[in-house]
Amino acid sequence: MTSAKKTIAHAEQQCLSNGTKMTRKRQAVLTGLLKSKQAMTAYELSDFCKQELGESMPTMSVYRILEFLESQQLVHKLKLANRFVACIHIACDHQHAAPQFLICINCYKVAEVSIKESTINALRNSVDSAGYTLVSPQIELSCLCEDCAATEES
Amino acid sequence: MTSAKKTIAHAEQQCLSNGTKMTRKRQAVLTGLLKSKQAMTAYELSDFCKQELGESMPTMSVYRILEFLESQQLVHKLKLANRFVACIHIACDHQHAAPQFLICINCYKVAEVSIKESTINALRNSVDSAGYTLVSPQIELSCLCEDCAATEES
DNA sequence: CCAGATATGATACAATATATCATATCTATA
DNA sequence: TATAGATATGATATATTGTATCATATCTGG
Repeated sequence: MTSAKKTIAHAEQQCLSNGTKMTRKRQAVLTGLLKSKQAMTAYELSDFCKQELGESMPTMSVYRILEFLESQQLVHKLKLANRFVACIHIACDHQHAAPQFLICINCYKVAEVSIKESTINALRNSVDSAGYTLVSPQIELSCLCEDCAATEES
Repeated sequence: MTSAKKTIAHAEQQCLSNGTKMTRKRQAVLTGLLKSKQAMTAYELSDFCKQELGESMPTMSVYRILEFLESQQLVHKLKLANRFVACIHIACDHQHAAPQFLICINCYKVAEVSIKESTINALRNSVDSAGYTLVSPQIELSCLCEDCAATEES
């Protein structure tokens, strides 16, 4: 069983326990994200499903499916890049912490790390002082990955 | 002299000392942002310039002008909302700290606060540990402003 | 006053995303 | 098993945000 397949199996269980269904189309989209080294656009995922998996997959369906996968906490949308990534915690059992995404603005490779509790609290405090309410503690940072940083130098 | 006009005068000085020019069109776009209570899209700014200031202003020019204003640190682009805001520090003399933007995802009202040094360092550490390089320390958070939070409750 | 540089205008189009209505598939129950 | 309602997917149109490119206007220094 490949790593992607194992993760899909976990995702399926997760859906079951949420009372939702992991259909073949939804699997296809999630597979695309799991196999990709980079964050992907909905249009890229549509192409992947058609070309690599032989699934009919209009882009509109991809958007709907991504919305579903987000609701199941299987996928994250990165506003900084208008792209999507699979959650790295699908196959973990522990509770997700607030995620911090390091996004390479050159190749869209993404690292998902957990924000330290104290950092979240610091951000939350400044939000509260300004009279705002934090809707989502997700943080996205413009970065360069190791490879792209090395290339840029030269 | 209105507050906006004073800020424009500061901006003009800032450009002069950078060896660039604050043209009438650029003033028009910056005025739009300064007068707005919310973050604005390029298309909204184009409309504002035409309707409120009587300036011809194709949207493409707005994009170019916004790019210029960003390069002068007079304007920030918010990727979370695909919108633009005037920098709140134009009329200050002190150096800008890394900005944290609290963006109301309902009405696009924005609060710009300074990130504490220690928080930036915490984020920067996690970036370094992941082998990434931070390109911009700007943080944008999905929030609700006081008014919209009150409305949502009811 | 002229030439080059800078700024703006106009047009086309790419990329990302939403709205809506139609059709297919699943599921529970008679 | 037949069927109705719910859920999922397909198809089409269009909105929104942003880039590319070439033409024209304006400014500035010699």
